[in-house]
Amino acid sequence: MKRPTMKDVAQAAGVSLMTVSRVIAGEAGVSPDTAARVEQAVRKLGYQRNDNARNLRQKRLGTSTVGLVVDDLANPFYALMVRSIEDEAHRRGYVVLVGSTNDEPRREREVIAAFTARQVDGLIIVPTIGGHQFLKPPMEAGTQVVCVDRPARDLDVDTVTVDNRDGARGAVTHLLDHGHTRIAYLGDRYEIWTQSERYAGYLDALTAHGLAVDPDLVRHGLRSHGDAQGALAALRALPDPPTALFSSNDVITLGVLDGLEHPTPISIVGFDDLPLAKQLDPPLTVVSQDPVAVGSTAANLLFSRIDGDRSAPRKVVLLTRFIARRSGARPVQRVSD
Amino acid sequence: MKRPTMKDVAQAAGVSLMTVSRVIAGEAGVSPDTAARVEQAVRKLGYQRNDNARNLRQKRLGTSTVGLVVDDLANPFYALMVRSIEDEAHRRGYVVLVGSTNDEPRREREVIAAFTARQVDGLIIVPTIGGHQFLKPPMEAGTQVVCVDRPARDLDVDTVTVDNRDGARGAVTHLLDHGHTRIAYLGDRYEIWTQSERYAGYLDALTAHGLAVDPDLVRHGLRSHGDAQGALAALRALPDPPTALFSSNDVITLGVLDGLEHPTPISIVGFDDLPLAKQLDPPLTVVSQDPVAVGSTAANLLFSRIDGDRSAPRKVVLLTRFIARRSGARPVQRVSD
DNA sequence: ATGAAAGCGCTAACAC
DNA sequence: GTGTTAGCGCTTTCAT
Repeated sequence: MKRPTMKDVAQAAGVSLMTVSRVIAGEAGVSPDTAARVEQAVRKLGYQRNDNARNLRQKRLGTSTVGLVVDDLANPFYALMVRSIEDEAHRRGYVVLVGSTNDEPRREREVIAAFTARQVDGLIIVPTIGGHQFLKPPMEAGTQVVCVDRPARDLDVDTVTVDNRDGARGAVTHLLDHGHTRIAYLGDRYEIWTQSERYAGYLDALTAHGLAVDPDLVRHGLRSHGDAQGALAALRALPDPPTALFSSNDVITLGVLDGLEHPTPISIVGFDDLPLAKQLDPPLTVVSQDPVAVGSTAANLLFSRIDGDRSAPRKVVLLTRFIARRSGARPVQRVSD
Repeated sequence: MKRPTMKDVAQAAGVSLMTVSRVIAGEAGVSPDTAARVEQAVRKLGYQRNDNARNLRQKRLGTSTVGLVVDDLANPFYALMVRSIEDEAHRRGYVVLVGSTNDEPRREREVIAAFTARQVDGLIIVPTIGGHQFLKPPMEAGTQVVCVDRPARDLDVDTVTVDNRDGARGAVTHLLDHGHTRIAYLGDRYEIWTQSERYAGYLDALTAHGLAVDPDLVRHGLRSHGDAQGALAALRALPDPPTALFSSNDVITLGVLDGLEHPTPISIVGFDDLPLAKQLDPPLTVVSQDPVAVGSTAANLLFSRIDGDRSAPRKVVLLTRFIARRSGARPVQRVSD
């Protein structure tokens, strides 16, 4: 009923506990037939080493566990990232603890505290807006940290991001190049780093074309599908509605698309690619990021830190890819009438 | 540089280690001002309890860690499920270890072994085709196990599945009701339980309508987007091509849609809903499952086991939802001329 | 209210 | 080759 220990195995094999330890650890210096007897006892008892106990004693190696903390595990972008990080971890014999923060600093702290209490060797986090000073003690104690998707303002650690600003600028420029001048911006909370960057890119593009921003066309703080639909409806009800819009993330794009009749009466470019984007009418033009590359880059950074790299923190910025399909290239037309 | 221990805190606070332990654990019987001194030392040193060491000694409670093993963390269905399980776990103060099996029994074993070696209290797994006898020892030692998405053939444990057969039958019946008689089946490996169930549902529907299966129209083993496109092309090249098709999972549906011109020349019903399904032309008719419900059901079962429920294993079967949009209802027409 | 000793399951450092 | 002792960081038990 209880979990067998090395002591039990030792007894069953008629050897000392230390001999069992050596066999289990695969160390040399055990005669082949004692080893065989031990292995037999192991099988008979269904023994498996308690790695927590092992790690307690053997501090040279870590726990071979890393923590991964993201906004929302269900978000396709993060899901892909998680998978690529888990692949890298598995390849190296590590396991990964995951947690969602929901963008709440409080939950982020709880999750990270639970992870560090379990002695993770490293942490890959998508930092919330909150502070991260609580990470100082574990970091001084040797826990490695890398940020992904966005930087933590009060943490100078390896960080992997995407050039959001450049990507957004490209998207909006595309719209401008197609003759649009009234281009709406629909984004999530401005406080989120990726969103303020993308908004900056929107501004960049307008400015480069000598256009001023019309505050009426800018909608921040869209947290959900429904929020996006609402914002779209309000935009279309404007006396001088936009002829095009830039959607700053996938859930907003989905909301917008859901609120529109077909064929789409307004030009759209979205940040983040979507599975069926190509099959839409018109096919959706997007700025796409590569979550797998982001994840594996972050994982490689983390593991090289865990392996002892103590060089200055690296800031890796990956580029986005602009995929021109057709939704941004439609002729200018008025939304209403 | 090193992680402070209770010993360090005790020294800094001028008390015994035991007193520190009591304060940290929030036990009664410590005078308010000694507690205050301890807490101050804790803050000063940035002390955090080592829960692995704690769990080693304190066997009454578990490790407050559960393992979650799925096919592929990047799959949207599993991603949603993971998130809902993580929410339930977080609510209860548990953390979750995750791993992808890639449907490889070997990797499944590696991942699960790594989890049990870390003394997880429970495991939620999407079992691969392989055997699971290796789970016997940890289960006897008290590790709780629940299966999700499909049963493990050699494990009698709580299992949460969806009525795949019924869902598929409904989908194919819908196609039959619209006059189709040549309906193709495109599925992943038949060995995967969900796939054989869905195929059975396909057969059920045909049989109920007095139709025989045409082996030419049945394609198993489609593992990827590309496989699905290939199968579709082969089907359309048939002398007597199908007028409709049932796609047995989301990646196949995506592949099929990607291989088709617009408007779609063939009727389609897919298993699994897709984000932009409604925006397609024609809107895609699907059988949808609720991954969040699947996940939370599994989590609740697991936690009640962890909390001591030793009743007979439960088999929960959730229903699918048929979402008739328009892709299945198109008039019968021949694929090629 | 506080502390000392023992021990959880294991490995490091020495014996033999 | 194999066994003994000590101790990782903590909690249990029993003193005081």
